[in-house]
Amino acid sequence: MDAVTHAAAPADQDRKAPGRPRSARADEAIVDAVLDLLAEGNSVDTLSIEAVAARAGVGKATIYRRWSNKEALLLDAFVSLKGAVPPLRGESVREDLLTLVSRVGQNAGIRATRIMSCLLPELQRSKTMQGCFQAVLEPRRAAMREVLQRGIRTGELRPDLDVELAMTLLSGPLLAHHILQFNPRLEKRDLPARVVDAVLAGIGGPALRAGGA
Amino acid sequence: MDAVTHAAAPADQDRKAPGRPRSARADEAIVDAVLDLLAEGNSVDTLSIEAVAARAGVGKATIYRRWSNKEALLLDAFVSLKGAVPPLRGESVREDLLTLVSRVGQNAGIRATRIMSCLLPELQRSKTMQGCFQAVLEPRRAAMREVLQRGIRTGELRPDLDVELAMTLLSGPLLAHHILQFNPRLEKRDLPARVVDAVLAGIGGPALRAGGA
Amino acid sequence: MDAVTHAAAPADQDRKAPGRPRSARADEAIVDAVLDLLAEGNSVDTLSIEAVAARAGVGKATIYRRWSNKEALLLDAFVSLKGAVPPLRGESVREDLLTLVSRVGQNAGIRATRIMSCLLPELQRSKTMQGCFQAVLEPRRAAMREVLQRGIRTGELRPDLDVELAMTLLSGPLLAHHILQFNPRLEKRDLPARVVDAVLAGIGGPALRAGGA
Amino acid sequence: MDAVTHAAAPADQDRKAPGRPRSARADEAIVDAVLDLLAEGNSVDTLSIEAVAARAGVGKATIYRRWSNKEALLLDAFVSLKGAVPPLRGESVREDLLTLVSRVGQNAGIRATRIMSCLLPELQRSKTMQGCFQAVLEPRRAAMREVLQRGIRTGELRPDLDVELAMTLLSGPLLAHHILQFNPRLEKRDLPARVVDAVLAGIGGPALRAGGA
DNA sequence: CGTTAATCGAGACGGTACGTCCTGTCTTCGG
DNA sequence: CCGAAGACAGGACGTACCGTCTCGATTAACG
Repeated sequence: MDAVTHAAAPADQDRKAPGRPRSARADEAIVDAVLDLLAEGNSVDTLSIEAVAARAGVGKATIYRRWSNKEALLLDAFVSLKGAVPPLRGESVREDLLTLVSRVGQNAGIRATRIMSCLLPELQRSKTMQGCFQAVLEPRRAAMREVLQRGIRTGELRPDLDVELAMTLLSGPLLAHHILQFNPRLEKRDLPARVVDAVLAGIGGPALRAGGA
Repeated sequence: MDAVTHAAAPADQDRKAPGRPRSARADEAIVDAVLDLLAEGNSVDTLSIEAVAARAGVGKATIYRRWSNKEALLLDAFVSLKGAVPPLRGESVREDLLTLVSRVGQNAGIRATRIMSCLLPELQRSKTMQGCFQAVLEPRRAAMREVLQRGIRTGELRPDLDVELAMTLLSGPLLAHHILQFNPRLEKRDLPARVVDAVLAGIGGPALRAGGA
Repeated sequence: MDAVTHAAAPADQDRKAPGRPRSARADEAIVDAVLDLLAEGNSVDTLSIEAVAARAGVGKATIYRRWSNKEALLLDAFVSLKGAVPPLRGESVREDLLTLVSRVGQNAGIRATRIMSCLLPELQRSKTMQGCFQAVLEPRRAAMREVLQRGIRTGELRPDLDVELAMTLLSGPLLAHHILQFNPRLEKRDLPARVVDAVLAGIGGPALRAGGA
Repeated sequence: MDAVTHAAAPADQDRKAPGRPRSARADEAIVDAVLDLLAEGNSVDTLSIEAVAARAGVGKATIYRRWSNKEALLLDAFVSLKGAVPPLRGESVREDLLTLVSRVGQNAGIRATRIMSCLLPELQRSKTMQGCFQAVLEPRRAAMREVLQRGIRTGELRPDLDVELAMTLLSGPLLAHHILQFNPRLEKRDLPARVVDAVLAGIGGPALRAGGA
């Protein structure tokens, strides 16, 4: 899983690599050090590889042997925070969407948010970074897609629904809120539920609804 | 206006400062150099002050005399891209929302998007950065707030509408799309219009609508 | 003089270089730091540029701005130790030779010897290093050459003397002694005088001398 | 012989060591690799143990199992170049001295010279290095000492000769020439013979010789 | 019209971090 | 137990920027 972003995966085959195997403890210690340093308020360019190495009790070369640059390391640190897709009850579409959407932007608390926002500039430029990012998001997007399609079948959602658009409508506001801190006036209480309900019901009033959309 | 973020405003009073006045050409050249370098694919930490100085044909001290650090400079560059709030026809709420929302994430094309995403990491930590960011957004948020309240009065929008939530619902998906490149499968054609219409109408189907929300 | 080995001489012409001029204090501090560290027992590869920079209270870049590598720096440090050619009385050839030869290998004490021996490996490979080395030695070789030629004229030396060979005969043994520590059994008292006298008189005995050479 | 400098001689006793015996091929390959790399223009600190290991087709540990550091390895490489003391005819002192002295500084050609000059900096500081160096030189110094003493007895040399000084007078100039490249103007043809003859006869002229020395 | 003073370009300064390379040790495997 | 292979902690390399500083040269307004 992580190996995708590793500089050189140690063992793609069953073939045992010669020489001393890489230390699993070092892997952990490095990623932990990154997360600690970020949690302590470092930004992506305040965070130095040398500080990571020192904190992890590891030589710099041990880091560079695994990741080719700082971004790859941060990405893996980000990936390590992504928990599993939460299990869905499968009864109410609204309930399942809420389950999925409640985790947006707060999967592992502030850490994931911070690391994610650190990586955003890279997303604009690096195709590989985008690929990794999508690989992380895809499982939970697939889950949401399935819920939405189920909703169309059960009549809980409009039959002409654009599924991909709906996913963006549901996740986008919460991402903007958490990562971009888009609107400081927005009441934070029950935000996921309020977003889901509003997107389901629409914000249009009687005058508009009469005419349809 | 810019002077807020300047290291030392040259003339707070009417009193004319003695000595040679600062060159306006340098100001321009520096900001232009920043924008050029970002447009050429630099990220926020690939972009070095020395490169900016070289590109602008300016000494480093001339930059530091105006901005105290790289972030302040980037922020001003960002601010310089923000155009005026677009004029609204004031007839249809849907039309005005579309006018406002069409510019989200693409105000001055790719440049604003790139610079904005570069600044996001700082937004997580710096209060002053957040303040500046909000100062830039506030005018167009005020405009949108006004449109939404008008919509409530005219019956085009629900009378119980949470205005701040609605703003996030309208802008968030487009921000997520442009800045986070959230969903690559999403059809890009007419996206602002489709977002506005879907948010207005809601995605809930007959089964759900019967029950209300 | 030093400028020969400098990476980029700051002012070859009368034209004043633009920008802040290089600090003469840094020049001194760096060379002094090198000499101190060598005197404290460092060898050429124990001596790190970083240690030199730290000792001199100077950034590494300030060193690399002046010298392109460690050897060039060591060479300049060596050059800085070479004092002036000692003044000669001009009466007795033996006396003048002794004056010249007494300084061989101990010009500025142990420091010059140590630095010189550090540079020897480079002498084997670098033509520029050889050039600099010769440039340092040449003045005192010229002086010795003159003394030897005067000796031939006055009859103090053999009329058929090979001057260059004689210089090597006089200096070589002392160099070998000081730099190569060639013969630990050799009595060190009055060594320069004993060398000069033995070279003047020859070591051949009556049996050999009869036959000439 | 070499074992003196080895990190751990595998079998000082008659006791046969258990396990796989060390490979003699590895010993050779390592020393050869050192000599090759030096011959290719490496200096003592350009030459890395890793390069030696790669060239020799050997693991680094195999080197460190035999030599404790780079200097010990270089010293052994140097020792391996030292041929036997050449046989002496024993008739003419001049002839025997010439035989001994002709090899000075050119025993195995350029390689010994280069390695020797690489080791000189270490000679200044390491007592063990000095010991090893002397151990290599001693046999040929003993031979020369014997020749000189024979010369005193036969009257070919002065009866009051300082033997140790004479050895330095004979070897020093050639060492200085070969290792220090002391005097580029010196005619190289027949240099050993010219040195021996000049040292035997002395460079003093009639005026000086009259007074004696 | 010369003085004054802050500006300009240029670039050196003390530092920090980069990413690479090497040292000497270690840990795995196969012979 | 030796062998190669190669990972390990550590540390120096030479480069690139940081933000500050010092130059000589402009460029106004003030006196």
